[in-house]
Amino acid sequence: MGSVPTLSDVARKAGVSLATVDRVINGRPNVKARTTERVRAAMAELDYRPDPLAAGLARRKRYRFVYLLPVGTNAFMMDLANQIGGMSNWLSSNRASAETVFADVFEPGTLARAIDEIDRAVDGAAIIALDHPEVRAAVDRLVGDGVPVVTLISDAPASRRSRFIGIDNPSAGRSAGALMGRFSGGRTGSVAVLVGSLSLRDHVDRCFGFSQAIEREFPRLKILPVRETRDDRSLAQRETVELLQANDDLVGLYNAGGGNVGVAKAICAINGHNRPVVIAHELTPRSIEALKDGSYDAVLAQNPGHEARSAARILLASANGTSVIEEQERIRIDIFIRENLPA
Amino acid sequence: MGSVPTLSDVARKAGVSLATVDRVINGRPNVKARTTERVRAAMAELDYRPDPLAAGLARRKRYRFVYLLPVGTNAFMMDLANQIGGMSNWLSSNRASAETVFADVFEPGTLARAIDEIDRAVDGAAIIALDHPEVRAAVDRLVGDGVPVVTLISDAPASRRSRFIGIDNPSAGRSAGALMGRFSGGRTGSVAVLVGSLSLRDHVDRCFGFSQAIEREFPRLKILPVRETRDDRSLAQRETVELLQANDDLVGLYNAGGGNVGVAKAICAINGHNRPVVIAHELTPRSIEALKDGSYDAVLAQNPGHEARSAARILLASANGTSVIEEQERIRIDIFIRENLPA
DNA sequence: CTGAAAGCGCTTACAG
DNA sequence: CTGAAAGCGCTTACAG
Repeated sequence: MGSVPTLSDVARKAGVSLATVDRVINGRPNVKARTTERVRAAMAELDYRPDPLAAGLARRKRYRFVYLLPVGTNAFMMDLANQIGGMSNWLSSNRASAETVFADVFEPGTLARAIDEIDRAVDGAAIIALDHPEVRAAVDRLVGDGVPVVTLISDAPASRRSRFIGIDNPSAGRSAGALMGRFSGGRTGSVAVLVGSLSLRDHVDRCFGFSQAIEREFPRLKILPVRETRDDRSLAQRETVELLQANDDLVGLYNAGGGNVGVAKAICAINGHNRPVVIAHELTPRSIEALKDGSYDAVLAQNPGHEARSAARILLASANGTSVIEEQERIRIDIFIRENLPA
Repeated sequence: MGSVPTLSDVARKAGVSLATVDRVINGRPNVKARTTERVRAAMAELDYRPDPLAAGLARRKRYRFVYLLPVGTNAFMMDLANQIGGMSNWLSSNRASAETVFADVFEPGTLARAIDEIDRAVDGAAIIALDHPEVRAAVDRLVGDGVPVVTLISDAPASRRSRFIGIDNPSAGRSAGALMGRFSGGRTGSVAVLVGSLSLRDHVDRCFGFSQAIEREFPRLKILPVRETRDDRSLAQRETVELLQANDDLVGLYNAGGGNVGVAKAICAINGHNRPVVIAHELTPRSIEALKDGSYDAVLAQNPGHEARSAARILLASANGTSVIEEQERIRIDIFIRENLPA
């Protein structure tokens, strides 16, 4: 009738008990094939859909998830950690909770060890990974031990993680290249590229996309050899200053890594008229300020709140057998200029 | 110990029955002040948090929401309607459902009547509104009848709606202006602006922001008188063609309204080298194609899936007394160029 | 003003 | 291989 069919309706229609229907729905063993079929038929006929909220209540299980983040004071990662904290009410009203652990992500061995140390009793893990055999192996061990894993922001593509939650970095690099070309208004000269490390997949992918876009569409721009900053603000500042001094034809600077505090400081120090076009990554207090005061021209970003929540929704869905709205879990490459900064 | 306190724990600690605790939690009448206090104290001491899922189950109530959208074949609105459909599983697993009704939004009287016709038994309404006294009055009547209302995409600011879910249109216009200025690479000339209608707040707000940005930062660009397309593709095409013919110094075109099918067609028809910089709104099949083939340079967008879900979450929260993650409900102004188009 | 009891739609031992 | 019964954490009449 009007009202939604329940387990009891199915049981009655199939002429079996609640427990049996429960067994077939949840794929538990010990049901005769013919019985299974009768139940399936009844479910289909009634268009029965289990109520995940009631199931959660009855299961009296609470789900525990863990997020593995890099140590350090990186503004973006701190933002991410805050966003995870901000979900705690939502999680607990879904009988779940999240714990955050920190590890040195730059060193594969250390990261692998941190992954190995994750409590095998958790119901899911979101890991900021590294594309490295040791890390992949550690992820695979964790998955092998029955813990669903998603990678966050930085992927370990060949591993057994169920998903990667993050942006398409080559596309982000191409976007940076296209903006660089168009913002530099026809000028000819060189363009500098900074990364945290050339052994970080995401940074390298961004470089790759950037070069591709520049070479194909803006041959008037010449890309200088890439420099590494280790995402360190002082190092980033020093590199930027050197770059500015060594290249009087510098038209643009693309910071594909972290260290915006240092980069912005170096840019701010020079005369407004000679400033290169600067494009960087992630919305942080310093990069926002740089967009506002004109030292940065554009910032490419991924939304850490979205990523944190997406990981939680996906892990929760895999824990309690609910489903996910695919469209909602696609992480976009956000482009920010001064004018569309969030209020 | 470890486990989360429940209603029974509170009842036991306060020395009252479950029903009484329920009364104070949900603010129902008929509880002696002293009893209320005892219960409050017990809740505080145990750090009790009600379980909304269990409450939902016990309440045996299903929530009904209605979305009021404009009639017509507008690609963006169709996308929005699809996104609403795509939430049905999520809604039903939250004991809720959404129904979509269509009305002529361009005509205030008709829209007001459609609002008046909304079933007063629904638990919430999301309305694509219009900033007009008649519409405001109709929204206020609906709210007065006890139906929570959010406005979607287009606001009725002075009304009693609880929120507006959409973008900051003046900022979107400013963003368009900034991109227009930077993408036009120093050229001097005129810039055309198209809107659906000058009596639509969002379109006008975009124009306003656009003019502001151009006049302040790119005085080399002269803005032509705004033209109306009624968001109609043939009209939009005709206006674009005329604009191109009448202004041989045309540097850019900003379409702040709909009708991208017509605009893109007109742009495609002209020689690549003489093309103006074109910036438009919303990701639709045609605008995506135009970005890919180079006839459009940038598209500003709001994410209809995000907006549909945000409305649902907010209405659901107000219906069942749960809370919302504010950060998640902020609708961003997306900037798309060819390179960061979603896959 | 307060409480005992039934029930929401499931799952979980346990008995057979 | 199957079912009866208790229980998850709440709310809702109903009785007092």
